[in-house]
Amino acid sequence: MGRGRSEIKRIDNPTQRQSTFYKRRDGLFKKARELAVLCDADLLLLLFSASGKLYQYLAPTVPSVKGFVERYEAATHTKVWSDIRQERRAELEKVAKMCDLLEKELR
Amino acid sequence: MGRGRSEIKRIDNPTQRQSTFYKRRDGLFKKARELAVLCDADLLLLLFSASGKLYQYLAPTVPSVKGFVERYEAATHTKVWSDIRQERRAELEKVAKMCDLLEKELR
DNA sequence: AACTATTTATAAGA
DNA sequence: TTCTTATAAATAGTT
Repeated sequence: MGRGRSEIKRIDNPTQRQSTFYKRRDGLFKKARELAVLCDADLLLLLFSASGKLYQYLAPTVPSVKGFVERYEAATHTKVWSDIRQERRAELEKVAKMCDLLEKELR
Repeated sequence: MGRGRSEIKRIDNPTQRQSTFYKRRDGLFKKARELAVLCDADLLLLLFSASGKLYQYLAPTVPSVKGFVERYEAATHTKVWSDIRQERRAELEKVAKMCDLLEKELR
């Protein structure tokens, strides 16, 4: 739309890229909301700008990111949430073991 | 767009709702891709149709849903993740206490 | 932030 | 459903 552009490739000019980001971000979120409402769909949209800022949209029917991710896990038979928990646990165990070793060494 | 419509409310007619879902789903995914590419943004879009079918889009730079959710977790400090955070805090406290004990022993 | 000239998306219709 | 087309909506370039 607008006066030009047809190729979809990274915009090099930072000012223009930022301006386009704002406009299209708003457009995308609007479209997301409209789809969810019109068609009774559940959706989650997570977006990080190039500078790392987070934007998110949850459909009105979606209670939380966590709940949605769990539904995603169930639908795909993959682990996202529980994997993260396990990884954390493993990390902590590693630290605990290091403490053990340290203790023994000191004795 | 198109010949009519301005109100955004649930479409009652199932046939029309389904047809609109297809069209707007494709449109939304296209917009998502364009934003990601043009503006160098990372995004994740998860969508469940009313009948429970899952559709997803990951920006080209996003390796996996799991990786993205981890990034989301790191970026946010909302109560959504509080259960995992609390669990972690409790475990870290345990380790800290062990270190304290160890220190006392050494004196 | 606003403004349009244009392009793009899409609601109806076929 | 898939294609077409009239029209509404999004937005690129500009101010």
